[in-house]
Amino acid sequence: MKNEVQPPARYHHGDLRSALLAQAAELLRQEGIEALSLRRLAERTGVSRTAPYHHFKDKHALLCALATEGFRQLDEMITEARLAPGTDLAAGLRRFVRAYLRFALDNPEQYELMFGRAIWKNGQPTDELREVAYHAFRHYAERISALLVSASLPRGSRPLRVAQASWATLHGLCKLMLDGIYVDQADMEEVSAEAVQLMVAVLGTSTTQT
Amino acid sequence: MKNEVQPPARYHHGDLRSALLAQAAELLRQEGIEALSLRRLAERTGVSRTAPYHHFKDKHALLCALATEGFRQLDEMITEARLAPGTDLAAGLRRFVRAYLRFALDNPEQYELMFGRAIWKNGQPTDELREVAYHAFRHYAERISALLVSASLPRGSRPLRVAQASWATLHGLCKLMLDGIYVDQADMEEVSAEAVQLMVAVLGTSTTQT
DNA sequence: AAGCGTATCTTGACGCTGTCAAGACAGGAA
DNA sequence: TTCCTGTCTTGACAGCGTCAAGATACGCTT
Repeated sequence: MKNEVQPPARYHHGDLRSALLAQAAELLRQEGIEALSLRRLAERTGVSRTAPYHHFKDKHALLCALATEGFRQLDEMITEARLAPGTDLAAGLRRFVRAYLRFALDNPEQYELMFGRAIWKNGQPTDELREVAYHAFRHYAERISALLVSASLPRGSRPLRVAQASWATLHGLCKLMLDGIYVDQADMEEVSAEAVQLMVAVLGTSTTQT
Repeated sequence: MKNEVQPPARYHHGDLRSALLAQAAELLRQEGIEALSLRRLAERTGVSRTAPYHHFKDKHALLCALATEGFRQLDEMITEARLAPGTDLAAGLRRFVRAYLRFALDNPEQYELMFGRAIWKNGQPTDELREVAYHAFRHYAERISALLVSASLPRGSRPLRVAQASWATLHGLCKLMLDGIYVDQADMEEVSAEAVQLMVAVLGTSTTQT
């Protein structure tokens, strides 16, 4: 009989992989990505230093698995931030922007992990991560594009590119905050509000339809 | 008599601080920020492991000094990217954007260092760095603001905030490229072109003056 | 020119990291 | 039962940043 509730001190942990991921998420949230070492992680989970290597090829692989969870959450957030039908377009954009910033600022270290070079630059990301991340990107772009084509863009503008640009703006704002470059959060919110306002203004350039 | 030309193997290096910074810049460019360790740096400079500690309090302090150089270059670039008088506003924006992207993409690792959390988040940045960096930020914002007020923004828009938003967009694009998330450079240039185009469109919303 | 203070540089050591190799243990299949 | 295989452990190695103590030589004072 398996005792899933409390793993006291048995040789085979039972579900070490999940336990590691959970513990890693907590360590990440509490002390940041720099403090997330395999040895500390193993110690906290009550297991030897090299035990994680039987469930993850690398430290990099573990981080990828952790980030994968994050992208699933992000994708879910994008789904939830849909418009109530008949809502104003400007309000919809504002709502979307707020949700994105919230996602990043509520879990700064997770965002840093998901979009940091630790995962993407050094050593190729896992296939699983690549897939879920790109899915979230496409999902975001589609949502924004949908908002845009319901209004009318200036001639020659491609909704996809505009959506990508908006994503870059949001990502840039988040990074500036999270990396500690731009420290005043109130300022940042004004900046993002201004960006949304510009966007709305440009959408009114041509004929606007309800 | 001092022999500044070749430092063969004397006990006192002469100008170790500069030599370290130069070597560090090269190591950074060649192998990236992850490969930039004090020990390798010291070895390359032909000096013992702890010698750098007599010129920099920390590894962090050395990185700050290196980044300071980078921000001076950035500031210089902003100065050079000024408009020829009488130039079109849209052309001016495009020119500015191109220069910024070029700056980042030509020296990716330097940009990563300058705007990375390694410097800003972990341990406070040097006073010198803080000053030169904020100067560059203000310089950038002023240049863009100047472009904007020469045209006319929609009612209620504040040029400074718009300038900051444009910076966030550029920074976001650079980060997405440099961190390896968005890999297609041609795509990114289209996105940035689209962003500029939107900006120009919104500037035409109210009355445009030459 | 001599002496000395001090800035500079060196070796040794400590604890931390990621990772490999080899062995110990347990659970499932034959 | 026997044995294979997946899981976990201890031992070890190289590399990292950094501190402490000692060696060296430059440059100012006399």
